[in-house]
Amino acid sequence: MMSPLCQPKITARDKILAAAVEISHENGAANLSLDAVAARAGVSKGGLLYHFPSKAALMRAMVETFVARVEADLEDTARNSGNLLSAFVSVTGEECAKPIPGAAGVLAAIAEDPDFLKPVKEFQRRLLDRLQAGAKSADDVLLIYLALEGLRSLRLFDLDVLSKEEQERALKAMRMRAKDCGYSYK
Amino acid sequence: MMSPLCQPKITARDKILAAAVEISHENGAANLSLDAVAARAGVSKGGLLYHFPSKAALMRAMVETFVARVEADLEDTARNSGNLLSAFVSVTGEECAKPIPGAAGVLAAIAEDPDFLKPVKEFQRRLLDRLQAGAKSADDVLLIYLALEGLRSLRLFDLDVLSKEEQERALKAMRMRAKDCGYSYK
DNA sequence: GTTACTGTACCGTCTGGACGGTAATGCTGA
DNA sequence: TCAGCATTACCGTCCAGACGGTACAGTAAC
Repeated sequence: MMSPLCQPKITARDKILAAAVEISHENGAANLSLDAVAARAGVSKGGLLYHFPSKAALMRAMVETFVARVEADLEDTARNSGNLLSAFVSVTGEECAKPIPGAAGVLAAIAEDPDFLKPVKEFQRRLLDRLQAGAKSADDVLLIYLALEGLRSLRLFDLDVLSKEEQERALKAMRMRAKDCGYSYK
Repeated sequence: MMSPLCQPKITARDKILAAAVEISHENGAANLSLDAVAARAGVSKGGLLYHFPSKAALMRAMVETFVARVEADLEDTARNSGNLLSAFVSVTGEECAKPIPGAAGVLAAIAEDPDFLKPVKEFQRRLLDRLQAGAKSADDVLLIYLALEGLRSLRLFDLDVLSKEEQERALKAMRMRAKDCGYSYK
């Protein structure tokens, strides 16, 4: 119930969330059942329903966890680099280099009920407003934002259309434009 | 079995496909059941299974129909404009102005089994190769391709993050760059 | 005593799909 | 020409199993 050194502390809740994401990614969002999640997480079904009283609650938690993680990453990087747009490029680039943890869960949530995407939409809009507020060229912001969204969606669907080199080249081009766009954080 | 004037001829198969897309869009991909599709299409379940012998077959058909339609639109426009990249911008722009017909079905197919995306991936790769083959700036092609992918994914998820004006501005910027990129069709 | 589970048993509903019909049309040979 | 058979395009029912969710008794740590 408590790790000796109070640091990582992987709770059952975390394991359940992770298992749900894995199953969704491997077997497709439609085949995400509570039984399967519980088994994968090494938890009884009762235990799962203790943490998430319904499937909808599990979905909601997956989306929220995902958004929170992305937001935290972005904020961290932006604080360091002083340029929100550049930070967005970096964070998305890193995320898309390897399979996105949690993204498959978002897909499952959408499949269950499109409304679960609301937190994502709000986060995106908030972000875009902040990006536009401090940028020189509105066109460049939009283009970079959309291109990153495209990159993310390719990863989300495991659509490895771009080669590593192409992806790197695209990111490099975005990084350059982002710098020129001269946005300063906060 | 035969329409008096041999023209449009909306077959039961078409109605089923359309119904499946509608249900997926309205109720979420996970709630797409054969019963619901049959009812919506005004067809019995037996009739549905006559045309699509399994749910997987229905999903596959949805994806293939979608890809074929997009590809045909693109080819048509490209032949007229003489610029494949510009045509891609136009076609995607028009598609994203209103809800994409058929896109929700693709989402349902992914949910059922991620492998159904293969035809999409192949189409995308083919397209990207052709775009790059004739373009002046590889960077611009990649950026525009990704931005369009982003636009499409926003629509796919009904994530109307961008206002109409922003979307129009983004498309305008892409159209300009596409022209400058000077690609000639074929 | 509370928290955080385990384990089992159960329930009603939904789902994919198999199956046995059937009506209309097309085709063929006498 | 027309009987008769084949094919096409469906209909409607049935079923085994999976699913989400409930209920509840027990337990081990804090």
